[in-house]
Amino acid sequence: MESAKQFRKRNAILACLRASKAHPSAETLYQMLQKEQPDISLATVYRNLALFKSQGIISSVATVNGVERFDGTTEPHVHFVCTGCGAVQDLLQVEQPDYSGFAQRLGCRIDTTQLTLSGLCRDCLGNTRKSPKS
Amino acid sequence: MESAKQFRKRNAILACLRASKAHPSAETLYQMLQKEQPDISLATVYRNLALFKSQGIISSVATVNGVERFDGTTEPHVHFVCTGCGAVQDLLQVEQPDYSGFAQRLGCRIDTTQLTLSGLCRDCLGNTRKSPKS
DNA sequence: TATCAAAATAAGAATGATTATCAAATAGAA
DNA sequence: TTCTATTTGATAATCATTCTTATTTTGATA
Repeated sequence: MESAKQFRKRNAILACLRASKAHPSAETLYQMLQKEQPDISLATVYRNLALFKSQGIISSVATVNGVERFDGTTEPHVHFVCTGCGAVQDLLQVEQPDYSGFAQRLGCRIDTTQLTLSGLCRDCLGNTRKSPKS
Repeated sequence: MESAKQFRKRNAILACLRASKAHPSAETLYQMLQKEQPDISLATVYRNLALFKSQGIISSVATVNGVERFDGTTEPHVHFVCTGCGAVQDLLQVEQPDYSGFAQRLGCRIDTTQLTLSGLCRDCLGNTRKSPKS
């Protein structure tokens, strides 16, 4: 009626995911949202992430230590998963090949292509070294 | 003492995984093993799969509907995941690019490269059609 | 073969991520 | 406002995976 119309939780969740480059899990997203949506429920986060995914407006890009990680876009690009700290980052420098043309040859319909590299990120590599950078 | 020496469960698990091309889950592997190892425990399957993975002699190639799927080798190759039936198949026809050389440029250590296509397999495509093949 | 320590296992409890349930709150149209 | 459909919060339920512990098996050695 008078005050600024409150955004739906749904909008806040999508905005928060899109604002992040960390490919958060549902739980992490829930924690990030607490600041602006203190009364949000974890179930709502899960529920809406599932909805967005079914609508094709977000994607899940990896499962790290049994936890699903999300990306606010569906633009195809390569990801790097650090097996040390669990971080997931975009590798925009690496071109993702397009295999959609193979569908007919393979007898199937290809909807998505996901290329994921994994290993140790720069930080985790550094922490492994005997002598840290002097 | 006298009878043929019984194989360890561990060996049976690895052999069963290697004999399969279906990229089974731990649970599916457990069910497949029941014939020859009726008294095997599901925990043993999980335990040994984790061991094999840490030894680098098997790999987990996908998570389908929240369930981890395994491959008896670590030879890099492309996989196709059907979002209809959950089947995971090798795509040996599709060459998997090698990005290990990017490590230095990216400042990280790349251990594995995983390329996964997903969509609908031939069977699930067929079942979608209004009129099945006459 | 008997004995012993280390490794492997079965059974089931515990954990933790995700999903389902349902009553209450909210949005949007009339 | 009033009505109805949608969305949500709280929490219970589910399900994959891991942990625990007592027991069994292995392999070495005497």
